[in-house]
Amino acid sequence: MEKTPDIVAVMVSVSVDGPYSYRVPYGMAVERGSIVAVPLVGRLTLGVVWGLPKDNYAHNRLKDIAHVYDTPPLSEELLKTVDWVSKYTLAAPGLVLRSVLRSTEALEAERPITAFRRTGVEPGKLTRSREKVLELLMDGEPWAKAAIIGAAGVSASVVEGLEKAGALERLEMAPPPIVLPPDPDAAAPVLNLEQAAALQQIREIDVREFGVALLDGVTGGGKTEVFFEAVADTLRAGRQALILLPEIALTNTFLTRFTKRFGTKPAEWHSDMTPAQRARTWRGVLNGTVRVVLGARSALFLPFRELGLVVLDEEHDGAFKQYEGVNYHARDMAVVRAKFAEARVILSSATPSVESRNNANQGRYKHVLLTSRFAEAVMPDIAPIDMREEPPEKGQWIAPRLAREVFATLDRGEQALLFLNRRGYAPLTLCKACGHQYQCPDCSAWLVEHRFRGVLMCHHCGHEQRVPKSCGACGAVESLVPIGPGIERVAEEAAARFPGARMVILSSDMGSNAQLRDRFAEIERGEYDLVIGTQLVAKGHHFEKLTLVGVLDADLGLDRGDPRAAERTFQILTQVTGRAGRANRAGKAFLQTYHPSHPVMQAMVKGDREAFYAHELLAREAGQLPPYGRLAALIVSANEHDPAFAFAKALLAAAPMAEGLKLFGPADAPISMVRGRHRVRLLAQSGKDFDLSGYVRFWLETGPKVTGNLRVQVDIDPQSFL
DNA sequence: AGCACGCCGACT
DNA sequence: GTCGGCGTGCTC
Repeated sequence: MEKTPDIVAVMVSVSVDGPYSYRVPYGMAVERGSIVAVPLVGRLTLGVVWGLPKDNYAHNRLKDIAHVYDTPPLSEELLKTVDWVSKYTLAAPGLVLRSVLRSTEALEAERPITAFRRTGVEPGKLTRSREKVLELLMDGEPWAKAAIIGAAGVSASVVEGLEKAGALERLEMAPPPIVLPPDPDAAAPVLNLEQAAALQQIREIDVREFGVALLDGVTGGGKTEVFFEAVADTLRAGRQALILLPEIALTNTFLTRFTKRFGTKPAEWHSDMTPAQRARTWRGVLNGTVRVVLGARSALFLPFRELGLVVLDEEHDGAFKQYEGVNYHARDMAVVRAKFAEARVILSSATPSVESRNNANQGRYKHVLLTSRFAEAVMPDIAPIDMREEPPEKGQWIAPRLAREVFATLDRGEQALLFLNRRGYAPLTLCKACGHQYQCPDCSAWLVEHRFRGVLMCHHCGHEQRVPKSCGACGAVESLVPIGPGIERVAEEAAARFPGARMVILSSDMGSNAQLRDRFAEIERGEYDLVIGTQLVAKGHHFEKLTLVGVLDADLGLDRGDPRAAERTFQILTQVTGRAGRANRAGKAFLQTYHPSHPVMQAMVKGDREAFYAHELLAREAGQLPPYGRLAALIVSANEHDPAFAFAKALLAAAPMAEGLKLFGPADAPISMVRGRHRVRLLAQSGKDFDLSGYVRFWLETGPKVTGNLRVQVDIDPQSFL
């Protein structure tokens, strides 16, 4: 597109199959990547100029582009990523584009801010407050109104009074950038030998080329310092960097570390930013004033124009997979985008995904190992507790040996953590008179009692009801009994067994993010002796005094017919036991398990992660599971079970034959009803070099058409079978 | 994603 | 008669 053509293809940000053609009005200049507003069924829709039209839509039905926004065009690399993601995930390209055009406010011109400057005129009356303001503005430079108020410690009316008196003049100023440019040389890092070697290996990938490094090293091994240097290299090369973290790990601690290293805060991108912050970051990324973004998975679609590095910290984390709208895995899509952008990727983890480990083993990714612990911290000593041989007493969940260890730890004035990955008081409530089990009305799941809040709640749709006084089925009074433990119940037991211990409970439903951050800070300061928590506590926190970790149900998560169950269990157990003994205090961890001989438990106890990966890769190979094969799930849902099941059967019958392709199902999903919709699954499995996305697209195009309230969702590379 | 169109039941 | 429920299909 050298010269603006008369007709262009525009990808509109709605769920359509491909770009639509629009006329370019006389005098308007657009190019591939230009962001435009176009009329679509009577209203304006955002879109992006995609190129020349491929089809030949009737000329007399074409409409004019209404408006071109005054921004640089989106980069070629981003447009290609949108096409690729759409093709791979089977989401409409317009829908993928929607995740790029996330901040519509960003396209409007930025509102100027009000500033004031001294005129030289003396005000009639000179109060103490007025003096302070005039002193501040001595040099005659304009100051932002908010800055004057902040720095002089006066109210807005003082400033306005001075304006009325003629001592200050009002002007409009461009708002300051959302963040200052980070300085790659702000604070030179002190890397230990091993970190320096790791950095050297990463630097073997040219800063202007595509390449992936798997930065694989124990918790506390100093991976962050290493990838910060790669960020610095990227900045020095004049390119932008993106650091992706699981939403939960976007902590103040991480921001502070960044600020220390680069002399200024990074731009952030996550769910609890205001629309205004979002707009400014988005615009800054596009016009190049923002050089580094620290964000959650959706930041992958920010409009970088000079992307040179993507870091995924905790790359194994399930939070990188998106399930709503476009079904993508940020790790895989990051590699795709980096490839188009000729950028580097660093995947960082203490427990890499089996896929990434395999890519490293095969030489596709550079395997960068950081094995020893930073600051001479020691790996925890991990022991199993066989629950068949040393069971807790009836109605208790903490085995006697673990309880003794907790006592000993508390006696030494150190902290202990009891970990159970299950929120609430009890996962099941039933009536001992009639056997009625409390179920969610809209999901086929038990209601979980949350005793602190006095409710039964569904963890799948958020349904809540008061804990009833009498059984809803038979009317018996005080007949309801909790079955099984959640962390609230463990806390109750701990309070009774360890009286005097200062105790805190941590799970995602225990308050706002800010409140949770406060709890973490209190734990770090040693204000608690005993921490009881869900996986929330396993992620990215340093507790100096913590020397004992007890995992109450190490088997939780192992027993699903799910290809990644072992991997996820290994990762969470490694993370949580890694909380013990991080500063130079030896740590101990205990795993309460009914399967001490399971390969995951064996690998944990022996501290032999290589054994785990070797075993898991063999198992995956035997089952033709990823990374040795590909999977795609089709989830058929409907308001009633039978139509969903019947449609899934019809779909299966219509599946084209293909070499090496296996189909499974239909089967009711493990949680067969969610939010009132019945779900039936089909699974397609293929060899690793088969175009499974293309196959599924063809299958759905040629298969029976969905009607009524039926829906078919496609999940390429499903992460779990729920 | 919206939004109009059209076909069914319910009611001033 | 017509109001409005929502399933269906289209948008350059």
